[in-house]
Amino acid sequence: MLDIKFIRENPKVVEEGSRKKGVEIDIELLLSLDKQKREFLQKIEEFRAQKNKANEDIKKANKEEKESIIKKMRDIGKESEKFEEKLKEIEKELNKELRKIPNLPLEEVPLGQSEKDNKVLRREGQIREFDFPVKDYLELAEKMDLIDIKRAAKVSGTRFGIIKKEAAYLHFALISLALEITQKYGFVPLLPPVMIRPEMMEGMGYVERGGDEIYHLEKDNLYLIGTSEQIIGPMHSGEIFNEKELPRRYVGYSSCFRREAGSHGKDTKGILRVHQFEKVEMFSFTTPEKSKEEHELLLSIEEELMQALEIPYQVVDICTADLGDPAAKKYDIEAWMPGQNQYRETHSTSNCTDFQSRRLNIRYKGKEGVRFTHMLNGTALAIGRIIISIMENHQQADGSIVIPSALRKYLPFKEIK
RNA sequence: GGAGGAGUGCGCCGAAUGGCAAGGCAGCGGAUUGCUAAUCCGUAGCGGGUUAAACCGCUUGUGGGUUCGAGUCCCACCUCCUCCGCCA
Repeated sequence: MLDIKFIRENPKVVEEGSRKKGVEIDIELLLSLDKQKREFLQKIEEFRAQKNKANEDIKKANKEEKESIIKKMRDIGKESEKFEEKLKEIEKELNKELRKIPNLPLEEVPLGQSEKDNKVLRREGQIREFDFPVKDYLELAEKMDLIDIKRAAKVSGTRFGIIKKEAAYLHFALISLALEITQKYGFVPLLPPVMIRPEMMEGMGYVERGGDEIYHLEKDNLYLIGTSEQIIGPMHSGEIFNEKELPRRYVGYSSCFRREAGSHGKDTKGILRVHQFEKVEMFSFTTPEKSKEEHELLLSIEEELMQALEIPYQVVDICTADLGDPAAKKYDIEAWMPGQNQYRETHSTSNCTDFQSRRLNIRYKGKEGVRFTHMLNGTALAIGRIIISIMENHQQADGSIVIPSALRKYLPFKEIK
């Protein structure tokens, strides 16, 4: 959600920013609702002031005076009730319009129409030259019985996988590595719940667009989270930090659930795109002055992890059209997948500025008074996709896989064969 | 799942026969003294309004209702606690 005062003073900026994201908004309607709201509010506050005065008088008054005041107030009450009903309607509509407006992209975000306009910033890591025919992760997994997709389909349906044997060990080793690296920067580890109330999910701004992506447990009116940031953000809703406690950094590990409703026929094979995957996620609460710096830190930690795993990757600056509602700026990291001969997304980090904190009412107290925090998130490791990257990048001619040295201390083996 | 109790200004404690939400702690800002700190003063948030102020309004877990008037009475929901049941 944007600040109504900001919208009032900069309607053109808001309109332009929304257009860059490909979101059409009716700013005229919004501003007229806002004006109406304030007019009604002033009338109602006059009535309320009268009521408060009468209240004082009534205490001092004698019996006769009391009766006359009460009679008068009864009429005023009826009159103000009409205004209050109207105000409620206006506020409801205003809120609806306000929530349609996405977060505005930062100035430096590349302008674009679709994901094709995302900008590759740099490529890191040496892409190996293989002197043998490369296999994709599914071939490798099948030979060593590391991923069972058929039986996963039998018990749960399409887009699920059962991770087995060394791959399962690898899973836990990756979590350990992510915790080891993030703790250097003071990230507090968390195991969040995977179910969440609708109003908290809405606070993060994921429901307006893309609500179809979310699993809903109707009987209990709870959603399944698509990422642990959906818990970590609302965790502090309604709270006020002290500026000294910022940045507040968390790293959460959880299963993530996605319906993949819009991606029928896309990546249907294997475990690249599944309904349930496990992810280690970083999250920061910080001040407006420090959020850009924090965003670069999150990106640098993601790169540190990729370098530790010896996986070649590229950093992508996401264009305006591909940002999503809450983000003002976003970087993706795409890992090189030799089996597919292309880069595939493994990480994403967003600076959501005060868009979510305004909805969730998360603030901090500092020299400037009480202000909304900035909120940022970034993938540490999406385990499934990282396992794929490791398998494909570190495969050998005989079909075995060499474990990157950073992971070996967490594993009882140095290679998978 | 059943029975009972509770929720009061970012936090902690806590008062208020249906009639202006006391007070204390912590934190923060300031003053003063000077040495492992003490003392004193100020300080809730949000909205409207204003160049700025003044000023006005709202907020007792949430949403409704009764009433001229609700922290207080009624209804629903949320959360926490106690007991019973079930349970990894």
